[in-house]
Amino acid sequence: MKRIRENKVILLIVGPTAIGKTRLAITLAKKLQGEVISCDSMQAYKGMDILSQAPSKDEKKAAKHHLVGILDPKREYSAATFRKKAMPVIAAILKRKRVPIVAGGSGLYVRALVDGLFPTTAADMKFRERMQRFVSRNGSQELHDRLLRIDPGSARLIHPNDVRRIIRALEIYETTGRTMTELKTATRPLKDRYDIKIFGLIASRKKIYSRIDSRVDKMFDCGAVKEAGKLAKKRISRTAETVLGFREIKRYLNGEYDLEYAKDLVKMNTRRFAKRQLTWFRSDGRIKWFDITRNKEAKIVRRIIKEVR
RNA sequence: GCCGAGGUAGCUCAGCGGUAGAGCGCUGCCCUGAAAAGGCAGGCGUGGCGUGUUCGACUCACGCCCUCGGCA
Repeated sequence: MKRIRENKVILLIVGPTAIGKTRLAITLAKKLQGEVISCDSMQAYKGMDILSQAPSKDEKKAAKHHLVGILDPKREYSAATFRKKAMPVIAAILKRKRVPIVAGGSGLYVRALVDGLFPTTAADMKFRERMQRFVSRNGSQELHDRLLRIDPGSARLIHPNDVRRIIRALEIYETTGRTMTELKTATRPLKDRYDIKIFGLIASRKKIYSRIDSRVDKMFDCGAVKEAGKLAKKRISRTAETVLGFREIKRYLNGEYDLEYAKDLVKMNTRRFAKRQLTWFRSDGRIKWFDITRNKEAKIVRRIIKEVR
């Protein structure tokens, strides 16, 4: 059993933002003959390197990176798109007899990759807009009631105020003729094909927050304002515009508040993001955690390599 | 020093003679094609300090301390 999977190991590095996933992934890639696949909804975009904290030129030279800076900001990205792009990349890396190292903090993307997505259609913007209008006229409860009639299983899982998810569930039924509850049973996880090893980096909340604060300061020193200003002039996708820092800086450039305030807002929003990431990853029992303050990087690397071999 | 306003949850502030609320923050949680997004839940805090009035004071009175504005 173990022999068959010997060359089919996939390594994943997860954890909150600013914890050092990129760095660890690169070190592992060097030691294991691996290649890094970014599992990140924002690093995929071009022209957003500073805001998305994408790996630097040097880092990209140190190890081969995939799915970084590959998408025009005007295009939408999604967990499904990521999966579609990542699967062949993983297969190709394995074919080269190298180790795929998936690194990133987008929890849903990790799940989409590891546990799979049920087969369905892509987003239908017109339908979503129509539903949105319905909600502003009749309230979300009304729409939730509609879902309850169509797909009671999903309705029970989705809060009446969670408009996005109600709309998505209705959209799935509208475009496929089948309910989300039905489709979910057709999800095929990746672990059927590969040996998945997930490692998480963690630290005390205080430590994570102070790392975020200094990273945001650095971001601003490195030209985040200029980058955001450039993006603000173009029309960028709904996905890309949610990158942390973009909205806050745009409003600063708009004269709504000063630079210090903008910085504080970015810090606050990044801390909240990290908090949500922690909640997300915490519940995944498959993750093997390493506290970065209790373990030197070399030790973590050694332990991971031992796990993989 | 005088006059005025005020000191209530981390912050900004409501309110009331019967042992306190909101928004934001914060913490916890949920999450299947927008996910760096979206949603849900959680508020005992010496009510600046002291004395008094009262069955009972955060709420009234007096004194003190502190903050802000104006006058000197």
